[in-house]
Amino acid sequence: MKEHYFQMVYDVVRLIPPGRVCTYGLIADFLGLGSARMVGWALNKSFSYGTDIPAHRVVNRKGELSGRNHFPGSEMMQQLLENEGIVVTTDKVRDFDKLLWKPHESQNT
DNA sequence: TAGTTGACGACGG
DNA sequence: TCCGTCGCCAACT
Repeated sequence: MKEHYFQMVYDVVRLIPPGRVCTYGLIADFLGLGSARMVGWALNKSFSYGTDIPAHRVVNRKGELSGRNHFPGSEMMQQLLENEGIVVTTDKVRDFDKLLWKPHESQNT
């Protein structure tokens, strides 16, 4: 059953616990996509598949909310993150290094 | 069918 | 250390 390539991305994104964030490259590497752009591109269509996907928890490698431009509201992404306890400053996640969640953690115990 | 796009990442200057 | 360029790889037009 070859679900859409994005489905794999969405599945990983849904695994991201509240209050934590993940990066495109990390997900891409975890899925073996090899291209972080694929992840971002997949999330772009995530809205078409449903808002069930916490795409706001996915940021770029620098911890910047690079995808907020594609959200219904420019502040929507930040609001969602702050709602989960994540501090966002200048469109960037504070303590990003500490809030960074890795897909393989979901497999680890 | 072929070309361009795209929410990024890594490397070079 | 910061800015710019090239590469990924599948979907959309």
